[in-house]
Amino acid sequence: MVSMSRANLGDFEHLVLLAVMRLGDAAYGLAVRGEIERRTDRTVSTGAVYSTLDRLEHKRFVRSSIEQGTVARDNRLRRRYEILPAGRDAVNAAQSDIRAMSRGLILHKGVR
Amino acid sequence: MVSMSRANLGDFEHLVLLAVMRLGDAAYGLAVRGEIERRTDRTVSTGAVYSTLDRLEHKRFVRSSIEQGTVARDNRLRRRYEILPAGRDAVNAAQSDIRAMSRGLILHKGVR
DNA sequence: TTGACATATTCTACAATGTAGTACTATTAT
DNA sequence: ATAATAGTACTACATTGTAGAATATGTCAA
Repeated sequence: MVSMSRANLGDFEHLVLLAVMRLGDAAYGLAVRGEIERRTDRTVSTGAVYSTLDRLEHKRFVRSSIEQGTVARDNRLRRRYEILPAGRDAVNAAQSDIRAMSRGLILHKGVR
Repeated sequence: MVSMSRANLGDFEHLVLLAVMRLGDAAYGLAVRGEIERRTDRTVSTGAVYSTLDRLEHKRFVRSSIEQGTVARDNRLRRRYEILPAGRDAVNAAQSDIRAMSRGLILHKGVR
């Protein structure tokens, strides 16, 4: 295995990448925000999402393009994001580090 | 369930807390560093560990005390860290957010 | 048609975290 | 003595996290 440079992922970046992956086609800014807010315990500002997406794009973890809104739903134009291989790798690396550190540990002590 | 303020954890803070938990008695700065380096793919500087531990202590996620080295092993004095309930909660919250976002997703696409 | 509302993005600014590196102290080995 | 090792503290800067305001466009009702 050829090891490479270890571009780490911040915790919020991690969640944003996961949201982009799960949303597929529908991965644009506000949808990412909604996905994170619905699934997690967090409150997310729009600014947080957009600047994070922007940074992830600079790192080539995602790419984006302007989508001319499908007339079917509405006609607004949005910027749609798509995960790139390096983004997937980063997610896997982040999760594998956490797993490696958690393996065998008892979390939840005393939490009912 | 009484929800509370959501103190988030940075990605490195997360790993440091896990290291403190697994090390138990032996959780002092350099040991934390070693534990993370051995188990993950990362390179960790001493500065990174100490300032993170310090910040975690300010947030009351861990507490520390100076241990007068057990003569048995050696006689150096070290600062030993111990996880606090809020620290445990933060780890659980971080992992549960990641799980919630990952649930049902296929990671590893095409990685052999 | 306008104006209220909703959806969407961009930009600015600042706070919180991540990280390297150096300095310092004590102990152990040569 | 002096070098090596183990340990901590501190300084400084880079990267990420986050809020909020500004802007634009589309829809709907009056």
